Amino acid sequence: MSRQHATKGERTRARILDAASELFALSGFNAVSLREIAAHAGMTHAGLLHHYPGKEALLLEVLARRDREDAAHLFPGMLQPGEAVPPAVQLRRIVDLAERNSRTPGLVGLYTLVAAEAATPGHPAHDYFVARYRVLRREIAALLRTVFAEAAPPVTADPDVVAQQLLALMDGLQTQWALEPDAVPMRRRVVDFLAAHGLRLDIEDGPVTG
Amino acid sequence: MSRQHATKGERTRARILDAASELFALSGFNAVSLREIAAHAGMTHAGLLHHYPGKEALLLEVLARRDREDAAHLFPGMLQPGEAVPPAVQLRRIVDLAERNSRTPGLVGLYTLVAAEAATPGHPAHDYFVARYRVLRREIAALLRTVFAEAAPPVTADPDVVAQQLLALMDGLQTQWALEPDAVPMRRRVVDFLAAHGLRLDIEDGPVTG
DNA sequence: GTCTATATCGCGATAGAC
DNA sequence: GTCTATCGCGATATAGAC
Repeated sequence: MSRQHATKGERTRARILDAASELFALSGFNAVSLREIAAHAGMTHAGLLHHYPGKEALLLEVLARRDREDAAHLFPGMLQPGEAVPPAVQLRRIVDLAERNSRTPGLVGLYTLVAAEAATPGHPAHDYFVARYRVLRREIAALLRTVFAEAAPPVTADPDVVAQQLLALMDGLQTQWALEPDAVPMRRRVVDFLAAHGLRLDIEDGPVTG
Repeated sequence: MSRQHATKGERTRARILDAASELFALSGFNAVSLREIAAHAGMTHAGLLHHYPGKEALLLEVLARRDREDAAHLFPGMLQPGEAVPPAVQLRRIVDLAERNSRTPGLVGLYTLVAAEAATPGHPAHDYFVARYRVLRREIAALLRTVFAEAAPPVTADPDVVAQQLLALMDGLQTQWALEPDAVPMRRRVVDFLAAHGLRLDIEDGPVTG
């Protein structure tokens, strides 16, 4: 039952995941075939499907890995409890995330795309996205609760409500931005939204004030 | 150059569109094949593709038709200039639209799904969605401008900004709602958003007040 | 047992005959 | 305007190699 090092299968899966991640980011989901990915990983498409049950499941793994990296960046407290990051800094990191996603063109919109696809209960990514939004809502709500309380004057809005709205706003803005980048100043709109709730988040690197 | 009645081709296209609309709404986009739709319309899938260049273009037509019906419902002033609808009523209709969409399960999320897919410039639905969001932003902004001015006290927020945020919020909420309906009181969150901008929209059928 | 390849299926899409 | 034939695709099942 115990294993001392990565098995050959784990190394193969990592190789597949690297190839898929690279090709998806380069050309998008639909434009890349399993046969291309398999070739990049040195096998046939059927061999690839032995490790991952399907193309969408493979995309799911690519997104999950990126999600893990984002989470480590956004909520370092979850992974490194010893090091305290001011909530105001975390909030700005979340706002910055919208633009960070925009810098990887091939992967832009893949999240909202697959999230929309995953609406049907049978979809391979369904459970993952349900859990993802639950975690994000909870984490952002907890963060907002602290920021609201620390603001001067304190913000009276419900952190849970604002967290859900903030998530929806960022997703929806990304959809419009992907269609017509010039028409959607994403970061600006998110800052405007927080400002409407009495929270002033300075545009540059200044502190968050009430 | 003139035509007195619907051609055979137009009748065939209408038949195809009816079949596609019914099957997409019933089972979603991916679960339905062109061969099924063609069979329902009394032809082979190649025959269907003579009238519509591809499956996504067919979906696009289905969505566009629904869009036209929604527009006639939301902005009747555009089609019937003689009849004046109070902006407050139009605003509530927009808020109601989020729930109206939720009552056709098969078509839920298809808009946000295809909108996300249409991000790439080459996508058959790209131009359509760019135009769609432009129109919606402009119409909702014009509507908000009036409602803001009529509210007591008048709302000072920028109608263009709030219109873009409102659209994004409704799209994003629909994504979360499709994944976990119980976790997302869509209408409530939209009302909360407008309330944050000083606009009180009564939950029931009362008037909009400032 | 762990892994990969061959064979087959229905799919969306295209080309060309009628 | 509709068909038949054909292509590469994602997906599945099954057999075979290490």
